[in-house]
Amino acid sequence: MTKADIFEFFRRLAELNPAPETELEFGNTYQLLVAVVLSAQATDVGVNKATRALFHSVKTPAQMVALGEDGLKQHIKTIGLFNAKARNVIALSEILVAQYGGEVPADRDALVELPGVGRKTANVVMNCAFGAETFAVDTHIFRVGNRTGLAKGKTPLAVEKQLEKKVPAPFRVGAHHWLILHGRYICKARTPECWRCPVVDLCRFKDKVLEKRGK
DNA sequence: ATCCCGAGGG
DNA sequence: CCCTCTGGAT
Repeated sequence: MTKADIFEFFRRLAELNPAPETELEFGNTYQLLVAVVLSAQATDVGVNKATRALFHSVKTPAQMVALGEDGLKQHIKTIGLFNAKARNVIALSEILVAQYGGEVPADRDALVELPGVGRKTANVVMNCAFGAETFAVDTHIFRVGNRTGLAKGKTPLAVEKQLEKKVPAPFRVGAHHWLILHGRYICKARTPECWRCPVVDLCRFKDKVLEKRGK
């Protein structure tokens, strides 16, 4: 995509959704962090279903530690990978209590040190909680970036670096959400709905995708 | 490279 | 059935 196409790409997505937010439900930054950890390889809908009751009683890392690993498992049993996630959430909560006064650090390097938190999760928290210009390259953004030609790369990190270079300044904070929503609802993995895509004319894989659907 | 692991959709 | 869903740790 040309520089002008990229600007137009985000201009349109921004116009359709002026104030994009994560679809994960949370009441504070700590709950956001937990929700994002739970969302790995899971849908937001599924995570929200589990956290609704959990976050009613657990609002701080100290309360999570008090709940305990087995107690947490009862809440998140319906989410994939729940054993590893329960262990990580308890462990990271213990660290927040012991080392950060129960607060979530506004620092990516510190976040990545927490168990269960990788670069992608840290980037989501930095963006959603602290308004940082970070790009959390998940399955959606990786696919949309490569498919459209906006940000091509063989690894999520490579795509992230491309986005940092190519996303125009006015869209850097919102780009993460716009790309996620676009990937989730229109540029879907299996059946991209190009016929109702607002940026189809800017996409280099349009013909390929439409042809594939015809088969 | 492989394992963790459940719900919903096509 | 098989694929996908805002991955991370080993």
